[in-house]
Amino acid sequence: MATKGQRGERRAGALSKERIVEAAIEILDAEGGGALTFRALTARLETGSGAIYWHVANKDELLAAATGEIIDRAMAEAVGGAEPREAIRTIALGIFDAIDAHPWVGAQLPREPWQAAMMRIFEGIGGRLQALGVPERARFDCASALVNYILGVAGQNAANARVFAGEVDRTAYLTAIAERWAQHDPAQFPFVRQVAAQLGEHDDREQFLAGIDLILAGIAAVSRPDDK
Amino acid sequence: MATKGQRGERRAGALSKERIVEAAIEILDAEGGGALTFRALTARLETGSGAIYWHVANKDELLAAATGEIIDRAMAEAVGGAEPREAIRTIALGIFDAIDAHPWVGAQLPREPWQAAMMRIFEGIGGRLQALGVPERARFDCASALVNYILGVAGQNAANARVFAGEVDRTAYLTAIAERWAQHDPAQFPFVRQVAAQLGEHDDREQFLAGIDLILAGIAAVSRPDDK
DNA sequence: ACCTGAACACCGTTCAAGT
DNA sequence: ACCTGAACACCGTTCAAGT
Repeated sequence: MATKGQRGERRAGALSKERIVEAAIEILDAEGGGALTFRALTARLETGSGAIYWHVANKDELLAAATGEIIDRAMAEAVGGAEPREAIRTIALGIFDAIDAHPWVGAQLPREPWQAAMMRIFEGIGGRLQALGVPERARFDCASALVNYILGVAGQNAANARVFAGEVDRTAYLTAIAERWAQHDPAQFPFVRQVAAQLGEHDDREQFLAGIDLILAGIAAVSRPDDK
Repeated sequence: MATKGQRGERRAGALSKERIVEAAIEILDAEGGGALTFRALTARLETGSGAIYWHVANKDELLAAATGEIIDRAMAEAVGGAEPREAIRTIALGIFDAIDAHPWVGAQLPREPWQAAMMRIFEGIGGRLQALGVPERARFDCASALVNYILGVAGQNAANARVFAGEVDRTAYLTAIAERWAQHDPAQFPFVRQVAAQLGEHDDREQFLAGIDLILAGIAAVSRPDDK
């Protein structure tokens, strides 16, 4: 939440890691992943680069902190003591939406194997698998499958945002994708061409959730004790 | 000098996109993702930077071409007219092994949504789903789930290679991971701590395949007509 | 057509110096 | 302790000039 004590005074406030991370998130959100430089940061915070390095070790740590902040918020909203299967879907959707709102997170998340952000997701999902009744031996594999799937979608979404940075319109975006797909040789890419026709009625979020459900169905099939 | 007509002469041969890509792959393999610079390339190829720009538009295109080359090789080895389920596993494993051998590909692949490399994987998997008997409506979602999972693992493996660049030993590598996991607060991360104990008997490749099988099981459950 | 390599604009990071 | 900002080493890319 907000800083304790005096609030509101932003300009005169002392520099802190939180203020730096907050400024970094603002820059990343407004201008995209490539726009975060120490020069842009010093301009926005009205300091020198050395001041930032006093609070933050380097750019990687700054990026990790910014990513952690976004994921933390998303996970906090997805707490709900709901039924475990639904809880997993909620967590996954929360992360999807967070990355949709902050595409640069999608590029950063896969780069943080054991950073706090990744572990929070892993923990959140793994805990629900336990509640779901997945046998202990299979839990690691199942959590890993779900997390890796989420990370893959995250990376793709970030790449899409990078490529189609201009298009704000959703249909224009889908049209652009369909055009790219149509560019491929039909003889060599029959499936791609065939699927391109379905792009009109396609919804990224729904497809993401369909993938989660697919994996959950697989988990259910595998962890059913009467199975084989 | 007098090697004009000779085909196989490599050193004296003229510059070409293929030779540049080949040199880029050698640098990336030998020194990692961060080591590919135009200066390193010019040194290895004994030219000026302008010569490289004559054959290649920019660094992104070079990286995409290098990634495409590795994926093409992996896909070519995974052709086999086997049973579709087995073919999908073979393709997935082929990509896993390619990324294991060239970790920088794992970082690059998620950045190429509609580049040739990505589409080849998507096509290869989608085609087998058709052969598997997955109904047309579900095929897009199923292919997307498998591909996104593969991309997620790719990104994680690349990140691991970056973080543990020093450790060659497999047990040292696993020990290092277990240490990272143990650093987290046990009260806040019970699942992570619990799973850390399983890390000793853990095999990345097997876990990757377990995830593929999980998704395939989900696909089977969803596309069974008598279901529901 | 193809290649050379100096030059440009920009970057992350450091550090002596200030308060 | 915290901040300043010039300086350093390095980067991708361009381009006038060569062959």
